[in-house]
Parts: sequence; structure tokens; C-alpha cells
Amino acid sequence: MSVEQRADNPYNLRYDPRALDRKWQARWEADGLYEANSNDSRPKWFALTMFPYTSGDLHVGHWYAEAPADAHARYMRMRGYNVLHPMGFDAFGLPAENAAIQNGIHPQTWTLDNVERMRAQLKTIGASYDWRREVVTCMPDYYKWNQYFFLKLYEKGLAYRAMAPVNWCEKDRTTLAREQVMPDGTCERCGTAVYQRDLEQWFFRITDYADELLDNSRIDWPERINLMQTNWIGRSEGAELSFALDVPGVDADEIRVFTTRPDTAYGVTFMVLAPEHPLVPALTTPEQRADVEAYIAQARRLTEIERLSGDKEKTGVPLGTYCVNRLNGRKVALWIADYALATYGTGAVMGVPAHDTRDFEFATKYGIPIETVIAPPDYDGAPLGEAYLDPGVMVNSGPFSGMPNEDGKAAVAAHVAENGWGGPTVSYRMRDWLVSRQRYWGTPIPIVYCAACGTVPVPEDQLPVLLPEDADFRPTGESPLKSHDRFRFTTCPQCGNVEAERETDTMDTFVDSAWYQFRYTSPDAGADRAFDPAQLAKWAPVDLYTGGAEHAVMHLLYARFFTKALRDLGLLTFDEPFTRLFNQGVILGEDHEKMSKSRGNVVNPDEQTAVLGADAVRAYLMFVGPWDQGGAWSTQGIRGIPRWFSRLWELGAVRNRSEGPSAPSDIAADLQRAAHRTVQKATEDVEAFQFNTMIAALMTLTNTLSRVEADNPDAACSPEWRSTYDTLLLLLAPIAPHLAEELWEMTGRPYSIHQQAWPDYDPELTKSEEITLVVQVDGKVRDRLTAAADITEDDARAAALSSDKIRAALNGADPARVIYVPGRLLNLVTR
RNA sequence: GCCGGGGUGGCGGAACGGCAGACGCGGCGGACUUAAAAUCCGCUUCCCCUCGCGGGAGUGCGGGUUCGAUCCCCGCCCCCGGCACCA
Repeated sequence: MSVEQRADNPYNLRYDPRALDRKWQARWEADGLYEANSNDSRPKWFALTMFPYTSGDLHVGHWYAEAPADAHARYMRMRGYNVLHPMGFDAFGLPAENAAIQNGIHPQTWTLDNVERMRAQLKTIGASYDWRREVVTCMPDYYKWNQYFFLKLYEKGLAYRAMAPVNWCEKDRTTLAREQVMPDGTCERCGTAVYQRDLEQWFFRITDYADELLDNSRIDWPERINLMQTNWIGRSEGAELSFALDVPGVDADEIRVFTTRPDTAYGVTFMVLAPEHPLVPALTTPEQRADVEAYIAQARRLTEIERLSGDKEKTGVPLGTYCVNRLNGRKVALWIADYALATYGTGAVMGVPAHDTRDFEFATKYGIPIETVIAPPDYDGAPLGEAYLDPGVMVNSGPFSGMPNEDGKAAVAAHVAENGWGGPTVSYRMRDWLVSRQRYWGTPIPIVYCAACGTVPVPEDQLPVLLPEDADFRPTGESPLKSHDRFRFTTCPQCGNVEAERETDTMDTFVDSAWYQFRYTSPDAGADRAFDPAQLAKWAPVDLYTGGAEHAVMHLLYARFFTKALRDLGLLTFDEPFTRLFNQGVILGEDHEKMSKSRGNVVNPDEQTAVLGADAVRAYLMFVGPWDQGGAWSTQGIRGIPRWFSRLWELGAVRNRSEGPSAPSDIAADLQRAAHRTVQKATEDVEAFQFNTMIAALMTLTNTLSRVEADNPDAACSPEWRSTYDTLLLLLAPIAPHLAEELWEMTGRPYSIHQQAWPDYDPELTKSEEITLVVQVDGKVRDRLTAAADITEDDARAAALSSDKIRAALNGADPARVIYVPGRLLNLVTR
């Protein structure tokens, strides 16, 4: 295994890392070393890393997600846990179709080829995955259960079909969930500007779970992610208010608005409806119709980008009709304006220009009256120069005048409720999850439309509804399945009508990843069930989930929703899928920029592994910085890792010498202390995912062993040195599993190092008998004294005062105060 | 604009309110070598000096608390991420 000279050995490694990788990966696999068995009495630990999309090549970013996660899983295994660490592939999705369209390869061929290549690449990491549990989401045995859950949700009223204005990406030719539209109104996937279309689509009723999703008390997640979800859900408390309509020829007798400021309701001077509001056509007078229709047409043409741009000037058109503010009987003009959103609240806004910046801007532009109903400090009745948003006393508000507006919110809402004009309510920013996609490479929605029976769910025993392999999947704006007659036309499962039609849209691929974590628990479930309840009970929920923060309001929110919905369906018994979440940072290119092909700064992990071996790439990624902060790849910087490994290898040769007598007591004590300190540091660091400082501690211990060997070769044959070296290998095992296993084998200790117990440490043995006592005068370090660790304040003071440097610094002054930090520092204060 | 997370040597980064810069990279000097690579040893924050003693400054900027602040508080600046007409 050792190599003195290899032609392709630019780092002059002392061993052949690729041979080590091959040797041990084959052995571990043959031995089933990382297979998790449910009939194991040790406590379980379900360690999951977000599975990769089958894009075709494993990026160094994947390694950055997977290698440290594997190190932690290996640590937990050594800690005595029965660890389940699975891997799989997110295999449905548009890139497969796009690649197929461009290269003429079938999406399935493209995807399964990629799975094979990526699986091989993943294996080179040397991670401790239990591959028997692999999940590939495009397989019928898997997506059958997407369909099953869809039907269960449908039965429960949690899946429904509705006509709605939805986000449409013209490039990808499909609708998108709101979560998949970026803040700037572009498609999350391809960056194309998204616009709104009215389409009949399937939704999951995630909003039913809004309040439960706001509850973070059962999850240990980064505060940042919790906050992002909280903001996304956007709960706001307020009131719904009914404004009376009395327009000849119009059936509706009210317009309802949602407001968070019922206390300002006496200041309503106009009413804004969203252009899409259903009452708009009826409420438009003949004189205004042309203007209103033009405005609506123009608003519909706007992309999300234009519509969402915050500093856009407010525009609107009056409908020519009026409603009545029931609180004060005031007649209020109706307008449409695109700053009212059809999809939030009731799609209508009461205009209170005095106390809302948007309404103020609008009213100023169109000459609408502005009436103050919350008095600013020193209010003298003069017109406001801008909207007044702060607290104050209510004025011009009928019976509520004189009341602090903060009290007025509840008081007005209660008053409104008493009169049957609305009342307190809660509104959410989050919308239901749009799951229909007009694309081929996804799970068919298991629904049949029958002229006689209406919407008919496909019976469970007819699942899966297979995705036909021979579809023409080029994008047309309609699902490719729509032009596949053998798929589309079917018999109604209910009445036998032979002219029934299948739903031809497929599901959002986030459905696949909303429950995949549970599938891993049941490798033998196959087509018989989604997961085995006993296995699920054994392993779920996931104890530690790691992955990128970009999934905060998509995958992670959907997975939580799915878990709660499945719980309510009686399919599982817990509330949250992922007990603990950790987000790793992003690995950047050599130039400190995001890696991208166009920048040419992409690091290929395969090339690095071929030269340095998996361990060096793993260890470097962990060493580059704190895992949650990411870091930049450096071809210069990684050189330190193979150097360290080579020194470990050289020390392995020292370990191979025959054992000699005990080391001199001072060396033995130093070695013992160093070992215990390193175990403590490594343990604390790995628990906190601080692999960079953990590795630094292992390097320091390596240096200590080297130093002893260099200074006193006999001491390096001592039992103390040898056991310290063995401890170092145990600590190394999660970081560099192949090298540690090889060196462990060389010690003659029993296979496998990965089945050994993590070493313990004794806090008492980490302490040193002697310390460096820092002596300060007025807070400035003036001397450093060597002292016994338990030196008393009086002794420390005496020692300090006998130091020439301290006496010089004191310059004859007497310390007025002495600060003593035991075992660390003495500060003599002269002031 | 609002909400998070950050700003520390030439570089990546360490530091329970207590020796700033662990560990590593790079650089410089030396050893080994015919030579180079590799390896090993030493030095490496900046400035000053009667350059071996020492002294001063220093963790984005300005204040504050404290015997003592990279760390806590207040006010700014810059970078990264999220949200942003949500009534």
C-alpha cells in the first residue's frame, strides 16, 4: 500500500490513497458495515442529508453537504447509536425533460443514467450510507404512494381543484407554486419572468395548517429558518368589515375588506378592489366601463416583476359606484387599483389615506379627501403632510373618539361584530400549495373526469397510474399527457363510462420530497405500502436533518405540512418530520465567488479525489471553516491535509515498532493530558459541527506525538505514546475513515475502527499542574509567571510583586485594587 | 425599507469578558540534495528602537460600560442571505 514514488503523486504522499479508498470501500460493503438494522436494541439515530437532484454530476457542493454529515453520523455510531444514514435521488423534474428535449434522450433514460453515475460518485466519498434503502422518486413503486397520499388528502378535503389566478412560467410552460416564484417575480428554476393566468388547478390545503406550522416548539431548527417560515406564513390579526352596497341592478349587498387597522375605519374615504375582484364588472357604471376594462387588461399583462416592484406609482380607476361605511353612514367611492391583491384577504381594501402610506399616496394623486382619525401628538386639526402611522388618540370616530387607538382596534372590531358587520379575524400571506404541473416528468395525478360522475378518484387498487413511456414530452403549454390518447381516455372507475378522461397534469416534484424521509425506514415496502408502520415507529422522525437553507419555505414547509396531514389521516403518529435541522454554508470557488461554469471556477471533486483520495477532500472541506459558514476552495490550502496525513502515516511506522518501557513521567503526563484534552475538544466540536477546530485539535495532537518522537525516540515506543496514537486514530475515524481504518489495522487492533467506542475523557486529567499566570498592571500585560495551577491570590500577588518587570511597571505605586482570576490572571490596579 | 448572519495578519480561520491571531496555507531563512521536488528545523500582525533588551499601536468606524472588551451596550459604514404595495 505504501508508495515512495508514484508518477501521479504530486503531493508526495507516503501511501496510495486511491488504493486505500478501494480496499476499504469494498470491505465495508462486503461486510454490510453501515447497514442499519431495526432489531438492534441500541438507541436509534436517524441522520439524513437532503438527497440530491439527479442533475448528472456530483459537485463539490454535494460533498460539502455530505462529508461533514457523514462524519457526524460516524461519530454517533461510535457513540453507541444504531445509526440510519440513507441516501437517495430526487429524480422527477424539469431538467430531465429539458435535457431530453435538447438531446433527444428519454427523460427516464437520462435520469436513470444520472442516478447510476451519481451513485458511483457518491460511493467515492466513503460515506456510511445504507444503500439498501436507496429511494429513487421516479420509480412507480415510489410515486404510487404520491398518488395514494393525494387520494387520501382528497378524501379528507385537503386536496381540491379550483380555478384561480396562478403563476405561469412561459419558458418552462407550466404553473408554479407561489414558493417557486422568486422575490423579483422570476421563475425559481429558469429565471424567466412569471405572469398570472387563470387556470383550473389542484391545490393542497396547507393553509389549514398555518397556525400549527407557526408553532416551532417541537423542533430544534435554526432561528433563521423558523423566522423565514414565520414570515412566509405571514399571520396577521385584524378584522373583516362589511361595507354596504346599494347599487341598482347588483345582487350583492356588501363588500368585505380585511384590515389590521379597524381603529381607522372612521377615516375611510375610498374603497379599492383588486382588478380581479369578482364584483368589479357588476359595479362598473357604463360611463366608466371602457376605462375599467382597459385598466384590467393592462394589469393582467403585467408580469409579477412589474406588479411587485415596490416603488411603482399607484394607479387606479374609479368604478363610478359607491358603498357605504356602516360605522358613520358615509358614502365611499369604489375604485380598482392593482395595489390591492386579489389573493390576499378579501381582495378589497378600505382606503384610509390619513393612516396608511399607500392609501395616502393614492388619495393625494387622485384628489381623494384625507381625514385624520388618529391624532398625532400636538394635533391641531391641520391636514397631515404624510400618513400618520404611530399610536394616538382616536378623533372624528363617533363613540370611539377620545379612545387610545390601540384599544380602539379591539373595540371597533367588537362593535362591528355586535352589529353583524364582520368582526375580528386572522389573515395569512401563505396560499394553498398549487401542485398541478403541465409537464411530463412527474407523478400523474390519479383523478378521472367523467361526464356522469364528475371528478372521480382512481381506486387505490388501480394504483399506480403509470406514466406512459411513449409520450411526446415536448412542451406545448399543456401537459404532454393530454396528447397521449391511450393515457388520456379511460373508463370511469365508478360508472364504466368509456369516454372518461384522466387528469393529465402531473404533480409538483416537491410532493416527492415531502415524505421521502419516511420511505427510507422501510426498504422492503416496495409497492405494498408507502412505509411499514413498525419500521417507521422504530426510526422516525429524523433526528438530524442537514442541507442548504434555500429550502426554507419550499421543501421544509411542505414536508412539515405532509407530516401533519398524514398524522391527521392516521398514517403516522408524530408531528414533525425533522426534529433537528442544521444548514451548511456554501462552498465557493478559488476566487471566492459562487461556483459556476460561466465563471470557470468549478472544482471537480472526482479529480481531487483521484489525486488525493476521499479522506483529504473530506477533511479539507471540514477544515476550511465552520460548516454553517461555508468557505472558499483553495488548491493551495488543501496541501496541508495530505501533509498531515503523511505525518500520521509516518507515525504509524513508529507505532509499529515493538513496545518498550514506560515513558519518563513528565512525558507520560504530557501525553496523557494532551490525549484527554484532544478527546474533550474533538467531542465538543463534533457535537457542535465545528469540524474545523476539531481537525485543528487533531493536528495539534499529531504534532505532540511527533515532537515526543523527535526528542526522545524511546519514549515513542512507550505504552503511553502508543495508546495516545491509537486514541488519535479513533478521533480521526469520522473525518478520514479510510486512512484511520488502514492505520488501525496496522496497530493490530480488531477490525473495524468504525465499530469501536468513541474515547472518553476525564476532565481532571485535562488539567495541567502548572499554569502561566498573566500579570497585568492597569490592564496591560507586563509579565507572565509560571505558577502552580492552584496558586492562591496571596501567593500570586507575592510572586507578581517580586517580578522586576512588574515592579518597573508599578513604578513605586501601590496597587489600589487587585483582580485575581484563579489559574489565569492577576491584574494590579493602581488607580 | 424591514428581519437575520458577518466584517480579526498576505490568505482560510482561532479565541468561557482575562496572553488577540490556535490550526493550516503562503512567504522568508536554514538543513538534506550534484540540483530540484518532497521532507525537516527556525522566523513570520504592524510600527518604533541605543533592532537579542524592550516600547507603542492593533479585531470595519465613532462613543459607552468594565480593573480588563474581538466578545456586552448605543450610534454609524460595508458585505452576504431572506422578505418587501400582504391592507
